[in-house]
Amino acid sequence: MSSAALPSVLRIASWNVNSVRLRLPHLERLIRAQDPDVICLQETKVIDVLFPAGVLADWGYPYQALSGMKSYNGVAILSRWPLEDVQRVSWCGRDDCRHVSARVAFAGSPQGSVEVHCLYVPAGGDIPDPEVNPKFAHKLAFLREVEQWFLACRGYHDAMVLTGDFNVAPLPSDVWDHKKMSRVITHTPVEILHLQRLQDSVRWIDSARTFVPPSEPLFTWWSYRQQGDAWQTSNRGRRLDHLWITEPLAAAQAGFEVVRDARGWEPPSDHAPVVLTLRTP
DNA sequence: ATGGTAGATCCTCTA
Repeated sequence: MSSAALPSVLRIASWNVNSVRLRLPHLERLIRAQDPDVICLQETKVIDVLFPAGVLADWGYPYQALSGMKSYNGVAILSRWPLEDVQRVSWCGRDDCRHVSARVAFAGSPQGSVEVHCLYVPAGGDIPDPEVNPKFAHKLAFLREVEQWFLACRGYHDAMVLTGDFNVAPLPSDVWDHKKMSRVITHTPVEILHLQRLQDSVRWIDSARTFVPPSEPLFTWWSYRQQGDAWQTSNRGRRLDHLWITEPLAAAQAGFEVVRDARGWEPPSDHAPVVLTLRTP
């Protein structure tokens, strides 16, 4: 492929849909509103043979990298452009469908393509002590393994995107109440440290925070456990969904958005999509 | 201090 044929703009969306089959009309709405080139999904909750592949191909996404299982987890990358080197990765010795990656062409990358990683980090249960809560121990081990993999197998010169539901809100402004949330899983110091180590592995750039200052509250998730539109009025949110890039793509960052409206699309996912625009400098 | 809701599914688990 000559460089003239490569796409000069790449819009990448990520969304924890909490059941892709239930959220199909929402996906159509997101596509109409945002026109992404690549869509990363988490919590698809469906085996690959039952994934709504035909409908999404009809809507413009014939290239699909799927890693799904029954009832739980499940990730997918959908693309307008061909996907190469699709990898389904397992962590902590579990085939639990939390990571899929693929390469997509992009003129703004020094390598002519971007390696996109779609990740769903374990939530970690309720008790923030790995000694008594195996789910939290699993979450920390998972973050550690992903960190070690990027350290060993990739470098900061590789043009990459790491996006998905990381289930960690790292900054004080990523939660509605930093002090209260510091004892609540998603915002405990030990998780934040593990996420920071993963971020350091290949010097990931937190793209959202290059557009929204770290001092400003920014959320992508609001609990279901509130009545009606209380999620909106009380705004007790967290930033659990992230879109990270490596340095070779830094100059291509052209825009970022949390599609907050989508949290109100009935029946909603508890997560809102995030969208990054990369434009060839 | 507690429980609040949602989704898939085997009637409980995970979030």
